[in-house]
Amino acid sequence: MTKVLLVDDHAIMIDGLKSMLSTRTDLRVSATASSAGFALAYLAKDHIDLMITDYSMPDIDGLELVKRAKSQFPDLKIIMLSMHDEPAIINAVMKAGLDAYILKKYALEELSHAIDAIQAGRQYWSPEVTRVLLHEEKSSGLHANELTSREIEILKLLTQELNSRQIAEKLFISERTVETHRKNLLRKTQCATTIGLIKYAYLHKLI
Amino acid sequence: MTKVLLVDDHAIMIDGLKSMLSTRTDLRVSATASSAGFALAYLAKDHIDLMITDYSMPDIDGLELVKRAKSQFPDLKIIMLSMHDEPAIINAVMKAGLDAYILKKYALEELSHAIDAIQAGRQYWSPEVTRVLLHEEKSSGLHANELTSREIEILKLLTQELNSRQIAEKLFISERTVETHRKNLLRKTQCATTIGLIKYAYLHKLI
DNA sequence: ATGGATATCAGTAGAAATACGGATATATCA
DNA sequence: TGATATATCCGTATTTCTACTGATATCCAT
Repeated sequence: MTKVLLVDDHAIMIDGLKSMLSTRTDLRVSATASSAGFALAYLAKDHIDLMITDYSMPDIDGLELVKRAKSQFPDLKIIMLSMHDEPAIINAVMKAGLDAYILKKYALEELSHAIDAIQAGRQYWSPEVTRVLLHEEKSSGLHANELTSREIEILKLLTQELNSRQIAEKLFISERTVETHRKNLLRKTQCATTIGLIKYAYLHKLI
Repeated sequence: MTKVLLVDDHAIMIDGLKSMLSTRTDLRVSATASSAGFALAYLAKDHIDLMITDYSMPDIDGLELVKRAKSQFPDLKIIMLSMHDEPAIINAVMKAGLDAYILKKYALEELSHAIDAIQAGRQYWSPEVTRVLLHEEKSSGLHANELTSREIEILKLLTQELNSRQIAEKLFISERTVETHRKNLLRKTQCATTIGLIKYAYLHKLI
């Protein structure tokens, strides 16, 4: 029996997921959490096999949640539901060790397939997601250099009006390192100033 | 019997809403639509009393949908579910004649109350929404002063990644003047850095 | 006509960002 | 193994932005 933790700050989504999963006899929803923090707390006190989580969360975002959860519980399987079809986001969470990424608009059709795949020890990538990623690789002739997950992390903190010193403190790294990341962000996105980075973040739905 | 149209591009949300509304005997879900366009098309061919719609849509956003729907069908009641708690957005849809605005995270608790209110001929504003709006009105005492057209002009040039010197050259004014305008922009929008100004510009659709 | 907002300009100082130049360690991949 | 990418760090210099202090002139409304 697969023990499942549902994570979403919208109770109605939790409800929808619950009723959807109730048709399966091979798993049981052990708990639900309305934030990434609550999810991590629950994982620490009870064994969970599969976490199904939203990307957008009130406290920390899905990328950070996957990173923390996977580092603490390497055997935990994670399925992410998200409304973002941006390659930058999908790439970042993929690299963080996510097992399945499903666009919310296809959740109803694909979630069960994803669970089947994961229970069989495989990853699941929805057609739409792979299409997006393939398309990205094609069009990546222009901006061949994808942003790394660390760079995306820095960029997100920048959009929160933090300066380099504050970001350095937050991430426990040197201010110099933050400056290097910023320099590389400017180079990769071909932006002249931080302002351009913020626009890039909006364009790629990192905000 | 209230005839309801559900609009959301995420099938699982539609599912959740349906199962939630199934407990009520005073209404019936007549149809569902996965985009604003489909919703408007359906409204034209069948009488609907109440539309429950998401704000974020693939084609046009919730604001535009409310405007069009209300202008074509003035008697139609509309409840909006949204993840955005931005005063600018809430204010805009309110002015467009929306009957209820509910944050998705509280949809489960509040949707039924909203329906009750609307069937009783009233509007429904959730506590969270009114809190946001009140806060906005309070803080709008501070920046009761809208941005001047000159300031907006400067802000737009800022979003184009121009620095103060370049803006000064472009407008044939002193760099000092540009800096004064920037200072006033920061003060009026209560932003700490230029990054905040860019976000302000996005929020207020100056970009 | 006095106060307030607007738009213009200035000096000085310091904080922050950017531009250069590097470096090291690790991991992945051909 | 060698090349590449990533993530980390450092010094120096310059540019840009922000903070603080002013100023003048116009316009508008009470």
